[in-house]
Amino acid sequence: MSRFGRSGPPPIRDTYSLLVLNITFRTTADDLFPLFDKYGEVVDIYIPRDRRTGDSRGFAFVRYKYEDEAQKAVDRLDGRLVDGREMMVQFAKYGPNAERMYRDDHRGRDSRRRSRSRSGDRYGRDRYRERDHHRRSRSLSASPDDYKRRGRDRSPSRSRSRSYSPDDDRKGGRDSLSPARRSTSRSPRKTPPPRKTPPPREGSPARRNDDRSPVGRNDDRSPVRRNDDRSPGSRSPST
DNA sequence: GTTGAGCGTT
Repeated sequence: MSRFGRSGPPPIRDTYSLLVLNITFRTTADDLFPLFDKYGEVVDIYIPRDRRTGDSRGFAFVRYKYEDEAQKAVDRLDGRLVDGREMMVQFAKYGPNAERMYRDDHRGRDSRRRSRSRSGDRYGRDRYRERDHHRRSRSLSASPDDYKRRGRDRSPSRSRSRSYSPDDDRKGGRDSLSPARRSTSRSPRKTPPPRKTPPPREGSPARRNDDRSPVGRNDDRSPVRRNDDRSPGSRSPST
């Protein structure tokens, strides 16, 4: 997988993790390796992937051996066009281990200032301030589906337990007929669906007991509506 | 087939 070559993450002695964001979903560690390796010694590169789909999340972690090299890579690779997309390189913050905290300037390699009139602010990450968008659409869209599917295959015993719940029961029953019915009334207009052939419950070959829902009957009942009609005209003053 | 802010182990 994203492993660099060994069957596991290398020991974190003094390696610094860089977070690469804004990379294409098809970019792999192998693609970033030659890019980052050119600026310093890359210890390992890891790209978190989705366990359901297996696709990369769009960001990768590049582990450098020295901070100065990592910093250099950040300045050089940050904003670099990769696969047609600009990848943002920055030091990892929430790493599994705060290895970054161990950064010591006395190493000697830090001779060069990290500031170096870098044009970091030039791009500015604020341009993405509109992050209000969905965080992980794929994650959310796949979650419910997975759970639902498994729930069915789960075990009949569990289903029964849920059936007892009035809420679940009603939902499940309606869910089955929901899509079908909605299709008919999918008309752009607000016209109510014309009742074709009233379903004779007695002649129904299949058991449609579920159809008999108190809600449906309630729908027919519109006490409010009647009240309204009789308000304006029917109102006949006795005196 | 899609997506686009963020933070990591198969």
